[in-house]
Amino acid sequence: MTNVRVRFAPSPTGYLHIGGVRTALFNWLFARHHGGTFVLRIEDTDRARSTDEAIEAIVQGMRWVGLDWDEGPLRQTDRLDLYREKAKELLDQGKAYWCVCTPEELEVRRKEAQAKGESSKYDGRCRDKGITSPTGPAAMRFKSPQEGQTIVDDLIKGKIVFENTVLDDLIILRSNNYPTYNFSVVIDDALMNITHVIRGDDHVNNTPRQVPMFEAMGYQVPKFAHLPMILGSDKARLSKRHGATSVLAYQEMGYLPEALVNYLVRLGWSHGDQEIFTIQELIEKFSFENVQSSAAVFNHEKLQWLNAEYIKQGDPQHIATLLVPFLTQHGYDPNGPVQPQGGLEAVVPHVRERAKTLVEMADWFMPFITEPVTMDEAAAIKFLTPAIAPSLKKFAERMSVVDSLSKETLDPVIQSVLEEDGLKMGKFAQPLRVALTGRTFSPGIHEVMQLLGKDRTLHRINQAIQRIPS
RNA sequence: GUCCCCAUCGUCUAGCCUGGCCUAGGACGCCGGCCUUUCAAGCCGGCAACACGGGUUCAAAUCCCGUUGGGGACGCCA
Repeated sequence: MTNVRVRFAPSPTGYLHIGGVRTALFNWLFARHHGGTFVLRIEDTDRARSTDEAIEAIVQGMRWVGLDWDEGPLRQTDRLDLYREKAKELLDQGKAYWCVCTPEELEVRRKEAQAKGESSKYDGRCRDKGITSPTGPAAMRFKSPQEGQTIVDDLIKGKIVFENTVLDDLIILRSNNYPTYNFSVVIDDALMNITHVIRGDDHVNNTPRQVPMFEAMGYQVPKFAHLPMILGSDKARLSKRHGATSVLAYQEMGYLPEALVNYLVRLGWSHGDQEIFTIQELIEKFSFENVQSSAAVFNHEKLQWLNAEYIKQGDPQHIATLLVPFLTQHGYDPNGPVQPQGGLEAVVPHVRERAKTLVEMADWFMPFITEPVTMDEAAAIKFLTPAIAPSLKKFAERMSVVDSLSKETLDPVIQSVLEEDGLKMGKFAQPLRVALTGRTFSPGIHEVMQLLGKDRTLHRINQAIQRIPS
């Protein structure tokens, strides 16, 4: 396939949601796979609901997940003259007409038709009025074919046949002189030479309305691929009540963009039994042949599992960088004096398999990035007892003279204390852990001491001993 | 209501086009065990699905028809 050109065309009426990202992702993958062009187009012809903030949120979301575009962002409101000109051409050619029915009248007729169980489509009463220059408010409608069939050969769903009798004379120009979606989308897809329209399932019914417009204006009709919907756990279309649907919310919840992308691509696409893909693999393997035609339920547990996998396998330095914003929320100062030995990336390998998100990981970092340690009182009462105090003290004294905190040098010290005091590792490790981290759970005790460094280790043990009632 | 789409474990899916290799495979989650200085991770094992009814065929998860169920669209929104 040569000169593949695709586009992602969101309307800026809110944040970029999960479904939108998946649509963008499939477009992007298809473009990259074929060495084609990916266009970002902002469909903002509804000036009442479109906002600049939403455009910014879309751009930010796209950047976060790493979907870069080759052209755009193009705004339809920058091209209004073009749509008006094309509408005029259709009018002049007798392929469109002025309609003076008011929105209120149309609303009433729709309701009546529905009540009678009839189709609620426009009855075409202005079609043959031949209005050339309306004096009051008027909208322009496209004359849809009323005979025959419109056949869409969808790349995912196969052949879909629509009887043209169900087609409506769509409004293409509103009475405020702004084009409607179904018109501007056709003009843009045609003039931007879009070869493949890849969009959500919810647009299948728009396709037979758009195809005749391409034909009426003599444009080549692009190929279509309609992606299955993403559903919530109750099988209803994914929406806010199912939890977070904004991409940026996933960033805040501590997900890695590559994990989200991997999860989203597997929602409707597969390559045998493989679950984890690099971006390069996705670009190589992506094809509509393997796209599911049925809807998929969004599953947070699996996303979380994938995120954990990416955290476990990722480059520690990369993860440490992504983690910084989460740590600063807890008072961490990247340039401050309280740092783990070896830097943040030294901690990552020891906490990564304990955290499913960066939010969780930040919590595991707490003992290493705060001073003094935050003590869990219940843990202190249970483990920092008068009985264990002498052993902790003995351990502190002996480890204060070792010259490294490696497992090899620390082990004999611990063993000597255990043997002399008749303790098992389990009885000694927990009090030590609580003394060092303020918690009953942490990475391995050796690692904790290494990350803390000798001075902080000794200080914390001594602080713990001091708070033990004698 | 009208039109369109869809239908394999709870969920994501492989298999379906090109019927036999399917006593239906993998993954998430769940349950049990192992490992163990905590918490995890890891390893091993288990539970769990072809929506239903008719055809076609020697043979159907796979092909055809119907039923049921689910989803989407019916705006001077996109």
